[in-house]
Amino acid sequence: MDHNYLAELLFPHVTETPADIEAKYPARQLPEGAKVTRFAPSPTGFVHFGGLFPSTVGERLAHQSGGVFYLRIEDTDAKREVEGAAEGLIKTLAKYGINFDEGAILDENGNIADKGAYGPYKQSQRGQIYQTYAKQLVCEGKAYPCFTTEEELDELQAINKKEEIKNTDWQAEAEAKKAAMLAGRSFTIEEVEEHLKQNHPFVLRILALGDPEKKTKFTDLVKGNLEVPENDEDFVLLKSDGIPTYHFAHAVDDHLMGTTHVIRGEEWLPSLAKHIQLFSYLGFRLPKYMHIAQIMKLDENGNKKKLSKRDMGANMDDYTRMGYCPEAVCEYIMTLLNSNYEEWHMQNADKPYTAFPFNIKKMSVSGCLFDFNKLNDVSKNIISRMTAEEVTAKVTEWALEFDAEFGRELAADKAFAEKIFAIGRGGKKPRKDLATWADAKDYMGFFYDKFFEIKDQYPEHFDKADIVATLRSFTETYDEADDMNTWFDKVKAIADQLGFASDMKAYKADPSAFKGNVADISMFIRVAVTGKQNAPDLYTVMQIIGKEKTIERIERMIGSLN
RNA sequence: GGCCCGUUGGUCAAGCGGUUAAGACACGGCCCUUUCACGGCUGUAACAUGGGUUCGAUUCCCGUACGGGUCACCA
Repeated sequence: MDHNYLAELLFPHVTETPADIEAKYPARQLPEGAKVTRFAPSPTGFVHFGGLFPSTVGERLAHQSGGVFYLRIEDTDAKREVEGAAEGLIKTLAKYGINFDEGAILDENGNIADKGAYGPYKQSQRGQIYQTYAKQLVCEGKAYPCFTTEEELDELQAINKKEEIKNTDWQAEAEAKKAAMLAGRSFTIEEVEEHLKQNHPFVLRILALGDPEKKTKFTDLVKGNLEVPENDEDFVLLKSDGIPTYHFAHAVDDHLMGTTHVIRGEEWLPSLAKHIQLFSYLGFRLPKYMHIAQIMKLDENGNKKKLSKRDMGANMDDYTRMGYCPEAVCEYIMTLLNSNYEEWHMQNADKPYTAFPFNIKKMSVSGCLFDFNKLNDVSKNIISRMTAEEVTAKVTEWALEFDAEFGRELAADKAFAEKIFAIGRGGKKPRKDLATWADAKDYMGFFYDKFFEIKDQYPEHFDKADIVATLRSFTETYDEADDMNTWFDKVKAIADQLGFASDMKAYKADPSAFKGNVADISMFIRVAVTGKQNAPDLYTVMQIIGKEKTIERIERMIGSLN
């Protein structure tokens, strides 16, 4: 078989050689140790948590080493492509601090444009390049056309690959399929010419002569030493539309674009054999690989499962909707990514996570469960360190989008909201009430009449008469000008009057001597003013709400109790 | 089913042949405290399993179990 002749038949329009292309993609001039990484999503939907995860690694590694982080759009599957997905991807990623130095970017009109000398960065625009290398492989007898159609192969293997594969028939079917796949290996030039003459579509397959019994040692930067069997699968390089598969595009692009570290999920591990073979066929130097562990969730049987698109917490837009700030998500990701992050963070509380020396060696090898408790904790800490102005602005912004009624109230009087959010904020031990912006309404909504409700939530064992008496006395003596101690002394006085202990020690010494204690008296008032048994410091709350409204609320409560 | 990867408390995880097996989150208790939140102290709780190797295995090797991934003209 004359491979050169075959190559001409298959790719008559390809006139360049790989060498011509290589000339256009010179080696990058970067300092020693600089890493070139990339995020290479296919534009099929929203950004997935499982996508943000590796892209964070890529971003950190590149920017920490003075390297380049670029975005390549892997739009090789027209069937699955979603309109506008790439644009959305870029915007969402930017929110989470994932910014690209190079690659597909958004121009001032919001369209995808190329930036950098190693483009085009959309694979759909790189057809000629792939075909040039494909032609080369055919010339070298390392790839061949296959005229067996997808439908024919599907028929041979009736069982859908998505379904569970258990029965033995599967093996027989798989073998039949393999034979059909390999049919093209033995085609003569005449047969190929005949198919071509009849305009039969073909895919280009790699000629894989590996022996899977033979394993080669491979070192993954995350997984460590692995055993990779040789590849014997004649996988597809170019689909019938001339567009490459992931495998081929990966080899060609990452080689030309000078990627030093390929970061991807561990679901790619089984394909590694293909890539090693392909890089070798192409004469490319293998990049370093990092196969990172997957984020899992617990299914209904208590088993771990890969976090899938449908799950809560998969879509990054979910976090926006739930009111998580991107910083919290980023930090949470860091805690999952690098086990020593938390330790570092405790000692460097004032520094952003980007200052953390990210270390590949500290990456987890096994998959981990998504933990909202942990995320909330991280988030509470971050929010507790923000200023009242910042919190007000962010809560308002969030609410305007997802809880318009609440948002309008907040926006109507910014200074008022800031006073509220300033409670317990700024000191060494700030309050940590908020994990999400959505928590704000529950925490401080009662400040607004719109979200405040007079509700008798008093524990039943208290005498209503005592409650009413407390509220009456309070309204009679309340003076907004009092300082906190004077204010509390008055509350204590009410306690004494009604037979409640004003001194907690006395109460603890002999609870039976009192109807209750000053904490209960405070609670009587608190429920009237805030509608809740638990609220931030009552004195401060009253100062913010103002005397008029405070008294009005208490009087309404008295009315409702009678 | 073949192949690949993994397995330390409920969760995330330190650990790299000899440790009272860290820490964080969650949970319980106590303290502080007029409630809540914060903070401090404290408690419950773990090396999947069977064989080796070794004076000694959570750490190294092999098997088993369990879990995950993958087996497309999807990435």
